[in-house]
Amino acid sequence: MAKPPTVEDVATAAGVSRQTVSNVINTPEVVRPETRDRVRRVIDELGYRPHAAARRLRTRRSSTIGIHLDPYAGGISGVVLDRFVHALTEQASERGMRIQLYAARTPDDEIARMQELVTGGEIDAVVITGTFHGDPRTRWLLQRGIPFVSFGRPWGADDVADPAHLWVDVDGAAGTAAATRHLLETAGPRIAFLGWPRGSGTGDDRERGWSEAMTAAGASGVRLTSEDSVAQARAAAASALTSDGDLDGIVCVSDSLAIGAHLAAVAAGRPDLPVTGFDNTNAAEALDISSVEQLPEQVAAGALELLMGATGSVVAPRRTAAGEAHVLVEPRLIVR
Amino acid sequence: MAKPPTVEDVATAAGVSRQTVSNVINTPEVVRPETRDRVRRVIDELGYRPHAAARRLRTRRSSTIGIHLDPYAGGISGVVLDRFVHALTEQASERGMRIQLYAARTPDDEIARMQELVTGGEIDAVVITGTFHGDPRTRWLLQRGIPFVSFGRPWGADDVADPAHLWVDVDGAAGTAAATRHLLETAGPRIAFLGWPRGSGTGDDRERGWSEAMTAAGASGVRLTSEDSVAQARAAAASALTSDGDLDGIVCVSDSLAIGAHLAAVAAGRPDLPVTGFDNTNAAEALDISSVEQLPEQVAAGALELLMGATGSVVAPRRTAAGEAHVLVEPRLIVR
DNA sequence: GAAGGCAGTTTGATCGTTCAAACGATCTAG
DNA sequence: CTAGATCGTTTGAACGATCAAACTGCCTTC
Repeated sequence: MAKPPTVEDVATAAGVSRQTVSNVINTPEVVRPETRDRVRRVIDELGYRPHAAARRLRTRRSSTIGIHLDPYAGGISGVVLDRFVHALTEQASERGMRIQLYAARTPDDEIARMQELVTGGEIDAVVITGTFHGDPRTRWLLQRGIPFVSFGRPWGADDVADPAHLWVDVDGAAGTAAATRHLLETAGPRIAFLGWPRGSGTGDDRERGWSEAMTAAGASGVRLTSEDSVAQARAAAASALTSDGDLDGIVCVSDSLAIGAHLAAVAAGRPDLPVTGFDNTNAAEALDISSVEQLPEQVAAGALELLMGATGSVVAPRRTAAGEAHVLVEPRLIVR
Repeated sequence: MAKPPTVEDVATAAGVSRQTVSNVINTPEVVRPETRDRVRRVIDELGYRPHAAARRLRTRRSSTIGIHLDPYAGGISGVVLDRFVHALTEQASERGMRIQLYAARTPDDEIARMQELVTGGEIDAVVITGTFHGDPRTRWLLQRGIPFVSFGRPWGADDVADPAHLWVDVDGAAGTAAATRHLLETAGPRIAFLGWPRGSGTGDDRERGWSEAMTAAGASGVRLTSEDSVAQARAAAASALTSDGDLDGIVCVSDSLAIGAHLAAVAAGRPDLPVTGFDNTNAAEALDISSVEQLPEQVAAGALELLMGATGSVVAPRRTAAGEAHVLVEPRLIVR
């Protein structure tokens, strides 16, 4: 393996100076077209690629975004996060950015990691996921002035009009509202909601979509509760089905609960009772259960837009002005 | 934000030279304990962290491993890959390594990306996934002498005794063999296998586990085929169940197929027909289907061991000697 | 025709770290 | 008592890029 060529090698081969080569790469418009082409040709011939570390050292930019990978708190579920990370990688790459992962088990642990990465100059910005009310991470990041976006709204007093920081999220209420309207139209007016115990921002938001859609349609239905487990959801749905013979459908806060509800319906002799889930996991797909698809690709696009502007290739976070600091992605109901 | 301290700042504050500070960090054993402690104290006080880019520039090592994130070929399924990446991140971090993602849509595209990352000095090694026979990526990497491991065996003539490159994989045959033995013991001798069409290395390997376990037990059973889709698997299993009334169980090559088989069994009035899957996805968990768990954490550990040695903290790939160039992880049957 | 502006290019300095070699002090052997 | 080895430390150079300022022609302008 021959030693890779440097900017100097390119310069001498093209009969120009270092800086001109650098300009061809970074600010081509200032170089005379003739010179530019010649240098470009030499770059191709030699197979020159700028050395990332040298560039980072000089510019004090790493062109790298860090993202954490350990869903320690309820937060975003596996598949969605996975697709989000993937989309982020792809779109970041188109803007000349890299994605670096880091692992941590607790919020404090995560703060320590971010600290290392930022002061070590390894990352320019962070994407955090699974935020919760009073999250120490956001406080820490704000205090240090480190650019970041969260996947998940801040759940503060008014995160739209007076946002604490940049955030991207999926409009859970819109998702369950769409599911509710769909069931109202195709099945009947008695649509139940199977949700998590109250208090999780995400779950409450999704419940709101159901209740608003019901009210708008002049319908009303029962609210059932279960932890995020198939077995428990099945039990909850089963007892509702026996006590209340004429349910027309169940909107569920997650795919796990939807599967539980579906199994209960099958067992109760109503295999065609329409049920909807949330996240569109492959489990829902396998069982032919309708589900709300989060569109993580759009979430990723939103995150980058907030961090880097519509088309920028450097981190330059949008200022957190009212109504301007977030991207709320409208999910899509996959009907099965 | 005050400018972060450099090695120079630490040196003057501790009354020593740059190099001594560097030694305290990188080769503490050569520094006199007294001096070492003093320097360490100053490091803590100032909150000094080495600047990654400067270090990389000088040492010509990035301490970063690249991994691709786009399963364009059958390869590893979502969840497993996800857990693998996560485990890799965690374990790499313990060895002072970072994980950087890159996206690509085709093998050629992936080669171009790796090229950029390697010659730009961004990564020291690569982990590739979803390898197939005659994979252009492995050829390219070998030719360039770039350190890499594949998650997935090379599927060459003899990848154990005469390996083309380092690889880690899950012992698929061992997994299905365990599942088969379990069903033989608990259900009966007539155990069918529901697999993919022949020709995929992974699928054939898993089939071998079933057939060897059957032979060893003196039993025999039918082999069914389906693409990796729930609906198709359901149809295949359904026709087998009607034509052959006394099946005792079905070992499936994947969770998708297992779900299809399970649904067929339920429809055929045999809801308790034991079925096993592969990958232990949350779909299988939700439906209470036994499945073979891949243990991606151990795969990750194996990958790092091959690349960096048992405890090393720099990339120094093991030479590909007979029987020494791979780690084959024994999966575990999760009984439900 | 001298002064000034402008476009395109070059030069020297710099980012923060580690390498390689040199250094001084103390100890050991002959 | 001196040569050589050993230990812990310091010094200068280098890694490869970009920044900021200086420079060179050439064209305007008064």
